[in-house]
Amino acid sequence: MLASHSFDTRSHIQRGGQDVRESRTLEDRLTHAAERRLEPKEHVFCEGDPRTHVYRVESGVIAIYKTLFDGRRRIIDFAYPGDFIGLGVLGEHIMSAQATCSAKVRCLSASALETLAETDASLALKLYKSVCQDLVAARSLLVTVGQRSAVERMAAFLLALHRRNGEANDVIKLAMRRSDIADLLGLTIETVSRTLTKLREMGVIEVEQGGTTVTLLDIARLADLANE
Amino acid sequence: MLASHSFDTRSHIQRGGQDVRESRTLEDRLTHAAERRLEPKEHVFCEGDPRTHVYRVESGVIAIYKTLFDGRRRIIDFAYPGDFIGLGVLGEHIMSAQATCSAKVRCLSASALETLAETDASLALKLYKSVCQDLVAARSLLVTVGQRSAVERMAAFLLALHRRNGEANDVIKLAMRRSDIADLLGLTIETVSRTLTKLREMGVIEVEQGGTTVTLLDIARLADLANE
DNA sequence: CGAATGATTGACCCCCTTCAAAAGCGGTGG
DNA sequence: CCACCGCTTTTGAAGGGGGTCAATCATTCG
Repeated sequence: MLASHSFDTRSHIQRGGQDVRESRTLEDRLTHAAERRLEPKEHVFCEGDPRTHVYRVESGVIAIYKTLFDGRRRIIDFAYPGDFIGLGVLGEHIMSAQATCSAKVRCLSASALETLAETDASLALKLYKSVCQDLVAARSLLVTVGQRSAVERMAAFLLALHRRNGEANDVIKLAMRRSDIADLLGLTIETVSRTLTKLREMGVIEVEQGGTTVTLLDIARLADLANE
Repeated sequence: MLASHSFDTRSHIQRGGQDVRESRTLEDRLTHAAERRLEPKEHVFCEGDPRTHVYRVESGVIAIYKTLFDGRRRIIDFAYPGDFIGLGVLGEHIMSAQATCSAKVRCLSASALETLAETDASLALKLYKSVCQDLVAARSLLVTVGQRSAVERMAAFLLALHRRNGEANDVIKLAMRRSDIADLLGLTIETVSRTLTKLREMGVIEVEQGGTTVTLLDIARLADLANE
């Protein structure tokens, strides 16, 4: 996964005593929380918006990004079902969140969650660990886009998606456009396209269905190309 | 700042009741913690090492980095005095930490800290917020190194250092080598050097003392060049 | 002083960007 | 049904920014 790690609410519930009551509260909030449907390119929130809510992705993919002054868009992360977005310490969002395809999120009051965390060490630790996962993802992406070639970046990206899929399925459904991948990897649309073509010609992947589905044919070779 | 945000231990102590006792415990641990001196290029810990300790930087600069298979080094962050390093959820360090210059750190048992956090919501929240700051820094660096030119990266880097200095002082002491800056920004030593020269020729900065001290002459212009 | 390490500068080249055009793909309406 | 349109992807050609290699200079230290 490239994005926020989900809270493991189930294992929490399995424990005893006070713990259960508090995690139920979180779980209740989630199941009763308002669900919001998003069209492709619709925003969950924008940078500068007051950080009133935290969201859990239910379906689809949400791109977390920042806009530069010259209009370029820098995608920081993709959030997948189960991931939380909008966590932070500031009163305003410093990133925008936008659906790359049809998606659903559940909305949770940020202040309520944080008030709860002030007395519930267990919840606070969950928040801590969730953000730690985000940090790992962000740093891992930093490694990927730092000083690496287009092939290395693309290979690393595909492998990250594969790992996210549980590594069971070698068929990857890209729920995003080339421009989203380009803005994540710090490349242009054209280079993304060319690199996919190159990987295809090398026999490492197969691209189908109008470029939205990628099949990994040689994962070992891909890992080698990713150089990590 | 580019690195881990320090815990605000003082404001913690000012509060009442149980809170104080627990924060004293943290503060006590810090003041009584073993101090370790580091030579330039000496490691605090390496990727793969068991994560036995968390460290607070007392003086100097610590580079947090990851090594790629081909030997290239990707610096993820610089940690400055007051910053904590080694926080995380895994049993092993996934990054290395290396002094860029003479430095001092205080060592704190990771397990003790985390045991404390399990019952102390206030401490857990501090951990959460500290990592949130790290996340902001990592994402901000991602924005910087994503698809931006050498001048933009260098300008953004200098401005980040300036912000860290409290913006009062326009003279920046680079406590690191060109190679460290290069590995942070995803550039080569030569490009870092050339870019500094270019900025100097543009009259935006002045470089002194064998390239270790940089004076910002035109911050507005620099911010313009950073494009953020 | 000489050796070692780091910084600067130059020349050349390659990979990626930029600009441009064509081709798929999907939807809508005559 | 197919023509038409918008959006996305693919592919091509040309140019530039930064990497690579290499030489020179600066600083520190034995």
